[in-house]
Amino acid sequence: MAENRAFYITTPIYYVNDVPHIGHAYTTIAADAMARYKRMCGYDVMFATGTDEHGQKIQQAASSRGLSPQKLVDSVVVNFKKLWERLFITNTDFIRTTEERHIRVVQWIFSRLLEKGDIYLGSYEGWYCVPCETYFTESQAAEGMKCPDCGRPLEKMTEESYFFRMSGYQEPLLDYYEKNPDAIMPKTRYNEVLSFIRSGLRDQSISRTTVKWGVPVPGDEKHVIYVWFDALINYLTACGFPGDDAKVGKFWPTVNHIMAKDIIRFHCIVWPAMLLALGVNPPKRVFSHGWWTVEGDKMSKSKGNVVDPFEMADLYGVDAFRYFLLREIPFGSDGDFSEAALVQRINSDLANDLGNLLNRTLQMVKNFTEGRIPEPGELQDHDKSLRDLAEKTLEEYKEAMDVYAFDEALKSAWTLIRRGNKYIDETMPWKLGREKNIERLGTVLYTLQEVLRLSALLVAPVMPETALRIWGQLGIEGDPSKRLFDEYAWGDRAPGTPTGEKEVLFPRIDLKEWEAEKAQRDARKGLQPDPGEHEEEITIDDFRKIELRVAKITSVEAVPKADKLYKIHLDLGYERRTIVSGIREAYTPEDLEGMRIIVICNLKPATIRGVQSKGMLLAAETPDGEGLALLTVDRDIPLGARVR
RNA sequence: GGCGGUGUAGCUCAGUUGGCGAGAGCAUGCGGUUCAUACCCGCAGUGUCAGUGGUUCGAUUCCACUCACCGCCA
Repeated sequence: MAENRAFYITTPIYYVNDVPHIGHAYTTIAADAMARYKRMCGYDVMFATGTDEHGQKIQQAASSRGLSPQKLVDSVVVNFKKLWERLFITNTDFIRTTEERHIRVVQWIFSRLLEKGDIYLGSYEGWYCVPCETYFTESQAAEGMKCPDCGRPLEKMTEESYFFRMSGYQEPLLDYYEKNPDAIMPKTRYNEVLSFIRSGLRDQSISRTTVKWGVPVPGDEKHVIYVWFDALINYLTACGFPGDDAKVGKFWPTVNHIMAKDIIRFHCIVWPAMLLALGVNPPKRVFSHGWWTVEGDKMSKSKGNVVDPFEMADLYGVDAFRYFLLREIPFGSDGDFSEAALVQRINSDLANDLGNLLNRTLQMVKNFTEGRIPEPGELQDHDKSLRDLAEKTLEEYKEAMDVYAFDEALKSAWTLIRRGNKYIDETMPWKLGREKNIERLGTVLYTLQEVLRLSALLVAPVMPETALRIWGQLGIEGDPSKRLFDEYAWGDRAPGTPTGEKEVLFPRIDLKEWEAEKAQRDARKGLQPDPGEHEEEITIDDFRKIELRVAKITSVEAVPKADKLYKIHLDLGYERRTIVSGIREAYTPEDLEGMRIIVICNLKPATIRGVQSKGMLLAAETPDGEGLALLTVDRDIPLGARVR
């Protein structure tokens, strides 16, 4: 049986009610790296991405800006297209759900399933928030059946709706997944999906009468097809379904859907059930990757910590950004995006290891062999072991890439690159050059050149521009991204060819300068610079040792001969005591008297200016010491109440 | 509550079907080298392999329980 050398990969179509952020970039970069890898393995690759442009949120966003929905989506979609261009994304299609070709397919499928009885008209009953125009489930609702968004009471509503008979596909789906345990990756997501299916599937409401912006139900135009039903179908639309049987036959059986873990249910249950209903085979593979936090925090618009991929590309370069995302964490796990970690990777992996290997090799070719690829002599053990490692690396790399283990693939490439650096130290070509040991020198430099030639290929799916630059500097014609891994054979490089122009691949980033530059950038964004002074982590038990209580200031007097100090008398309810505190510049005695503050009661007493201070009050202070504010309690509570 | 997962060096993590003195990268310390982007190479480390009990000649790896954290349950 001839192997199907086709490969179809998709990203979700992104909802345009959002500017593109690192999450979109991650999914698309991963899909792109895979698409490029498969091309280099000889596959005919179809790679589709696009935008999801229907639905209520778009309708609302448009009306709030006084635009038609179409105008709005036309303007927003540009952001995505530009980003993909910027990030070297090689998608072969970009599909928009508002396109005629898509609407036609959605309606065709709807009619088809309606005829077949897999779609029926029923009524949807649920808890509805009228102002938000949204249904919520009982578990989503806030306490007292209130809207989780706006807090207003939900109403039980009944609405006519078309339903997809998903309940009928519970067994077929289970059967499919049991026979294809690799259809959902990683494994943990597979487990979740199966347990969900086993718990029972309900029919899905797939139309709305309250929404206008969407694909009309054919023959019943007061209904609009629910945005998810519409959106999922894009994968078939892009594949030429129905009608283009050749394309569907070639590509559909190979489809790989890539997405973040929050939408697996649609991709692993609703979508495959729709396909089964249509008589089309479910996706060959759904791979759900994790989420990125940013500097340890969940990314959110309100926190203002959303990472802008354009900015990262401008600051650090597209290839470095792509490399970081795919190298830093296993595809499928969550990870943390921090610029410091990115800089670390750039300096150690890209500049020191890869860039420097290329640089020192080319410099020696220039110094010792007149800038031409030398003739290799007989291989010695060192050379052979490096050649063997190169061949092994290619195999390991492919095994990892085949299962989306981008991080593993890159790790194995770097094992080779590091070994290359070590090889230089072992063979000491500069010494060979001085000794005029031309044959040995030729072998060594040729071997290094071969390692770099292969490294460029390995790196090409993830860092296409870098791969091209490496080849250019080595003096090799063409683009590694357009080559096949199978074509690579050790020793194929013709001796005598001149190397290209030498330039630093990845400049090292000076950490001091970078920190200063980052602080400035953060300041411009309205974020304050990190104040520093961070203490080492403590346990809750450490904290419990600190006895904090509420106290009332009964009277205040200045400490003689001390400009900053007050002697403060406190009432803790169960005890009265005196403390000395340096807050005189910020508060008058009148401000303080009667105030309820927070005091550390079990601090070892100290004598300050002859006054014994039993405890310490708590105040917030700016780094420069200019601003000061006392901690207090926001409502009445008995004196002596413990703070924890 | 039900199901699933994770807990290994300062940090991020690898550890096939149980077995030679438990690993990698980064960070740290010391030494070497100079072709190179103050780079590279070598050496040194530290780990109660979450805890308890069990199976076994022997468990980080299998089983049970406990603790902590995480995910899914329209």
